[in-house]
Amino acid sequence: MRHMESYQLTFAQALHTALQGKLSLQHITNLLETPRRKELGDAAFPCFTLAKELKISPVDIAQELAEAISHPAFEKVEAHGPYVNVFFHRLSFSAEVLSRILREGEHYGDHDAGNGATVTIDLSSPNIAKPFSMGHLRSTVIGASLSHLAEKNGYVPIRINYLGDWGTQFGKLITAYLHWGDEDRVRKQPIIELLALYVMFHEKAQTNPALNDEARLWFKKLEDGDEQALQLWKWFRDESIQSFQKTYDLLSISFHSYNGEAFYNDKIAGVVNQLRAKGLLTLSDGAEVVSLEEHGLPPCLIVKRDGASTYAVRDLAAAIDRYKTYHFKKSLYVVGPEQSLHFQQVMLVLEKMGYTWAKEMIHIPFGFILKEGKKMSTRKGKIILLEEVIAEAISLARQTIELKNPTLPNKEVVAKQIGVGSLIFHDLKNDRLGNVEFSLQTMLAFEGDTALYLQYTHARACSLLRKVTSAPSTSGLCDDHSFSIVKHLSLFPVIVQNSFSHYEPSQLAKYAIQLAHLFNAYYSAVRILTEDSERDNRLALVKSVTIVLKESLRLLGVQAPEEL
RNA sequence: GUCCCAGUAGCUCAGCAGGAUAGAGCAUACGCCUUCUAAGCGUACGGUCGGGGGUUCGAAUCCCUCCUGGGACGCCA
Repeated sequence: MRHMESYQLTFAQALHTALQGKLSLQHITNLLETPRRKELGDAAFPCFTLAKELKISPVDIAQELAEAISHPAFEKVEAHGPYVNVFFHRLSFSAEVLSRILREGEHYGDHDAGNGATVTIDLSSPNIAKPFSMGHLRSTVIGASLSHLAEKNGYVPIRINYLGDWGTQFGKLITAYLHWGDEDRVRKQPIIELLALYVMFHEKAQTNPALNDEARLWFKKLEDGDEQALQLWKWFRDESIQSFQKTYDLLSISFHSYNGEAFYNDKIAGVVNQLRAKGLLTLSDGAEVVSLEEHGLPPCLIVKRDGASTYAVRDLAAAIDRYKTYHFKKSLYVVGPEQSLHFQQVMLVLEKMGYTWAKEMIHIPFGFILKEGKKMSTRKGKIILLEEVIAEAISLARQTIELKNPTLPNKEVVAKQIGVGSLIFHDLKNDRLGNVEFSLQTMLAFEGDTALYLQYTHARACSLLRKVTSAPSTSGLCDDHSFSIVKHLSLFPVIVQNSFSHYEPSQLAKYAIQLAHLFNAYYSAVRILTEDSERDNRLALVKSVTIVLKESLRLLGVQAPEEL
């Protein structure tokens, strides 16, 4: 990992000179690492590769290099076995880092890699007439964080909520409603009632397969513009969107577009015609498909046997439309891993159609939320409602506030920030692809690696700053605790870049946890407000920590109250 | 059957473009508030890095193979 770049570079150059061109500067830079333990130094150069080339013991090489290097930026250069370790000049390094953070404020870590190019992000994308489940939370929260990170890296993010508002599921829902539905009950509790109908359909279809045919028929009618079908569809859709909006408000997430599958309905025929004109369609079992045999993949189903469209065509139409509308540089799809094959197929079909930008489409899958080790399934009604979990989280946060700080102003606002933040952070702190076992207990925990830990640390630091009026000073600090924090703060810009380039908000989450941990250790070891000559330098450190912590949380989609 | 993802401490997970003694949190035990928010800090306990091969100075990390869990594999999305 490349840390503390300017100092690393200085070190690399010094090595380059000392080695008299035996290794290129680039090669040296790539070899540099950070010692496992800080007592060993701030940067290290392992001599193994050099030893191999020169056929000299790496220990001897390290010894020789350490003696040859000396630079005002380094306090000490020493050989430690086969490594050359350097210690940065703490005072100047910390002065440099802290003054930069104070100068740049929330813009510290901004990066212009994107150069103003557009990135579309397909996120959340719940299915209409189904409740907003825990699974949708992952897409929403990961997508929102990637959107913030994209912006921080100089891109212009476009958040698209590709609503699942079309498809055979509506045939099923209409069928179920006409058989067993009750208008008043649906009006009273739309989401719950519609889900019940959906579940009932699947139960009854087990013993009565004719229902499936009926559902297909209703969807076909919907596509053909049947009035009754359309009316029901619109009703179901409106009710659902209203319900989703409440959740988005709680999560503070907004979208640039809600164009869902239905929006592309009238563009499907054009895509099918285009495929046909290019000779890409072949008939198979009465359905029309695009063969992907040359890629070793199963064919992509385009038109069903009954003439109805498939979700693949809708994704094709949507991708084409998005490119026309936004001219994206990248197009991200934050969608579950079960659709990996589907996206591979869609991208390859687009390429076969001649759209070179299909290469810029990136599927960003994530692990499942499991219940007792199994994927949760809507069809069996095994579902946990996000709204209930959020309400539970906020209520727990409220209780904790009453316990810890009953005189806090804005208790209700803060309870919301803590409760919602803890859910978001729980979802983002682990590797995207890892599965998450659903557990209210861990999800709503307020100890350890949680949003609250970060929020608490931030509030604590803010509290210190509130108590003084003098301006922070940045002539530097050199004790162990301070310097560990400074080094960590200096990594932030790199973390911002890596989190986005790997599409992995968890890297940032881990970074923030570590920062909070270092700060809390410092807090308990050093009396920050003691009035001595160093106080204003300590305050500069505290201020810098609040800036980076708050910005980290913002990029994750979590709020950082100044007091709690 | 084929393909994809995962397997690291009792539990949840970091680490994985190979590098120095494998790290956190939870749980357990014990310390630390007359002083800046104890929602915190510290110490202890805890490991055949799923098994087995291989590549090399060096493997949790790369390659092969097997085992286990999950997912996908045309008319759901």
